[in-house]
Amino acid sequence: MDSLGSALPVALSGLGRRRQLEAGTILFLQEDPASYCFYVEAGELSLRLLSASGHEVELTKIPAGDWCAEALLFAESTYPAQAVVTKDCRLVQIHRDEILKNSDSEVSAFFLRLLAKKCLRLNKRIEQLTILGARERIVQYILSLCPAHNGCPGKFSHCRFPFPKKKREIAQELGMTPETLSRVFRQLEDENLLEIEGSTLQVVSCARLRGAAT
Amino acid sequence: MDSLGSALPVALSGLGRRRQLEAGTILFLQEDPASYCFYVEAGELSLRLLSASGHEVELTKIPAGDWCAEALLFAESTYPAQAVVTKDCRLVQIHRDEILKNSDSEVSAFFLRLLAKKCLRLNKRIEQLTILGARERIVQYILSLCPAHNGCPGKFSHCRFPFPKKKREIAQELGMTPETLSRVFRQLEDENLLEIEGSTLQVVSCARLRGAAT
DNA sequence: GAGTTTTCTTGATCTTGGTCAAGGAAAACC
DNA sequence: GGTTTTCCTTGACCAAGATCAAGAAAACTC
Repeated sequence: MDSLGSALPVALSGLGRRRQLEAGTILFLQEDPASYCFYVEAGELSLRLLSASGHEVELTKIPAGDWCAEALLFAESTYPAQAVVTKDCRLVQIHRDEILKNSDSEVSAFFLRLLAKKCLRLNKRIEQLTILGARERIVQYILSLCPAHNGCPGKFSHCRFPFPKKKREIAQELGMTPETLSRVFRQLEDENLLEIEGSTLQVVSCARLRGAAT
Repeated sequence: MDSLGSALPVALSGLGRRRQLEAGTILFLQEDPASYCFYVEAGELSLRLLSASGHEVELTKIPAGDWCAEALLFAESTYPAQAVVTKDCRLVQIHRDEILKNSDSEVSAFFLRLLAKKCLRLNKRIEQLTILGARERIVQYILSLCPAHNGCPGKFSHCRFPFPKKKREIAQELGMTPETLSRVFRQLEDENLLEIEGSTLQVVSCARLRGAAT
């Protein structure tokens, strides 16, 4: 993935309070007043939406190097989702006012870039959810994983690499159930596009796989 | 709907070129280089995604008073979707560089707020697409339409108003087919929550309707 | 106002993906 | 090594919506 965060602006470097949180902790709840914004130095957060019917959907993961709730600095709102620590975290917790008070043109430019990228990412996600089916999402995901980055250009026609995480987690990230993921993998294997052996994946041909989006 | 745009910052007021476009015109295509950003003075745009399989999905409408492609000012990218004029438009077309050159702290603050709000809106949309079913989306939509704004507070228990657009368009806005919309309307009528007569809608009880989200 | 066109409704059917339940495989733990 | 737990796979079934096709109802035209 593209790294979202450019270097921290100097004006912000001293601010906030460091916190260490272990996996499973809930950082904030949906609808809590949004007083803080967070920078994830290490670990990982997950933003999750709770539906009325008790369901829980992952809006997005926040990996190390990324920000959380930064949009709320500039728009009055409560947290629109709940944040759960999915991997032990070291993060910097900064109060809204502290950032706004210390905001210079460098800080503005920094957040403008950050927010703009977030918008594009969100757009991408909407795109995935609306026009792509499960199969297409999975294919895109595999291609994005391929070591010869972004889809094996040139002479690489065989790519072999291990899954970066548990299949269950991949399924969640792609917004589907593990069962569906499993079935599509099987389907892609049957079509001779992939070979899966335990946690190792072999793409037979990236070009053919790319063409196999429904 | 909440108006997205606060007043234009003075530094921007003189910039750009006014254009008049009629409904049906394509403002830019998906993947075009994103050199311009637009302010919609009057009319309406629709941002649409084209899928590989030829489908076209509405990402969002851009009503009068809103901006289009403003996130791309601060992130290098091509247009991620195509923009189609859905109602005759008067818009201001401003070149990227022109804005960036004239950017002062007021302009930054303006766009920070704009982008932050856009992020929240996109989040909302993802929420709708993932955890809300067709029925729930429709109910939300009707409630948002109710004249005694945002859901008939206080003593209003009966609301009667005309549909603001064709049902076909409403369906598209809500990301479903007209058939599905029609069926859900029928269902809500059968449950005595709505009465629909031609293009006039009567909410029997906003409170009950609110509670009727699956 | 009769005819034409567009929009809306409705039914029948299909596709997609989720849910539930049961096995199997692999890893972790004594 | 054997047991337990976790993870993955598979099958049978279900539900939500989309699609297709055909009427019904409005809206425009002349």
